[in-house]
Amino acid sequence: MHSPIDALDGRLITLLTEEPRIGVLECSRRLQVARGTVQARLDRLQARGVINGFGPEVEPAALGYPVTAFATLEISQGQGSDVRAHLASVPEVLELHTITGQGDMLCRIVAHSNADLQRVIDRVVGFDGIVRASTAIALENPVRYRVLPLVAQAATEEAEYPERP
Amino acid sequence: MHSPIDALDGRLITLLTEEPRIGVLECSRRLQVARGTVQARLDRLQARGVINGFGPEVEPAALGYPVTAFATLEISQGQGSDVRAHLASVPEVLELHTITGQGDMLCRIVAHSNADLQRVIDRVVGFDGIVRASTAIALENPVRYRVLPLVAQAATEEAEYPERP
DNA sequence: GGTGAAAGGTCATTAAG
DNA sequence: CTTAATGACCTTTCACC
Repeated sequence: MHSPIDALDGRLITLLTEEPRIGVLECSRRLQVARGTVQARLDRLQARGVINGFGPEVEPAALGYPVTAFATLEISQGQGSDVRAHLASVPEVLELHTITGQGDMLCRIVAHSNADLQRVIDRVVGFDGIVRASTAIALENPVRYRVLPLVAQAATEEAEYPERP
Repeated sequence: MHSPIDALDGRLITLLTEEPRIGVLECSRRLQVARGTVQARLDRLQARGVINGFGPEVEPAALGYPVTAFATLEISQGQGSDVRAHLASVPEVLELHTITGQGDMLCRIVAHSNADLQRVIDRVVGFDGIVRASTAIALENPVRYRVLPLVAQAATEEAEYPERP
């Protein structure tokens, strides 16, 4: 079994990440391959789900939501799906995971300000089934969400799950 | 002061998120406005930083990293910047925040498998300055990262910080 | 490879705050 | 008066067959 992507895929993803506006033809020039190759690779990557799309990357801070926080929620037994639906209905909840450990769910929320965060938290936790919540405010973001290093690593791995002693 | 985006901006972002492949001309048709308007709005949104770009959305799971975890790290005083540099050098660290609370940093990491997660964690915490680490594995992801509801809310807010009692 | 179709830019006019 | 939207025109560039 080989890695899900090869070196060319990796270079292509890197190139598109750094300069999203360029087209297929420009890619083929930069990568020194035929345009058909680039198109085929792109189709394959999208078909395999490696690339989900090219949607606009929206910055919540620029939308007026500069405050980010992570809330760990403890859920009472059997109320999981109701809680999920509730959290999904809150626009300020950007992301929700169920996790192992004493907390049962972890969600990322944003707010207009620290004061406004109280309003959001009240809305988030104001629901039957949420037993306890602890919130941590994000101060700095030294590493913004990125996948390029991961792509580079995946592209140079020969086997899908390389041997590790 | 008005909201950073208006209703047309919101419709444009929503449209581009739902159908990223369509171009400016198609947008202008769907939104029933002139092409120049769409172009001007897009330029403005990018200039203001509301839209950061149109890079490919890469799915780590499809790259062979289906396991996601959140690690809370406790850092010894004064070692913050070294730890940041170290974490930034680990490809599996997708994101890093400094946070309030007993933990000092929160990072999102991915791995090939639960077993492989051990290797990643060892690499993450194997660094002077990291006192303690607690890791929560993400099981399900009921709400994938999304900003559309937030965009819709921002677009309908008249003032940047609407009055809240 | 050739061809129809967009993207991207500029302009004058018009409308609205 | 300032800002924005519109439709027209043009050139370059790309996507598709």
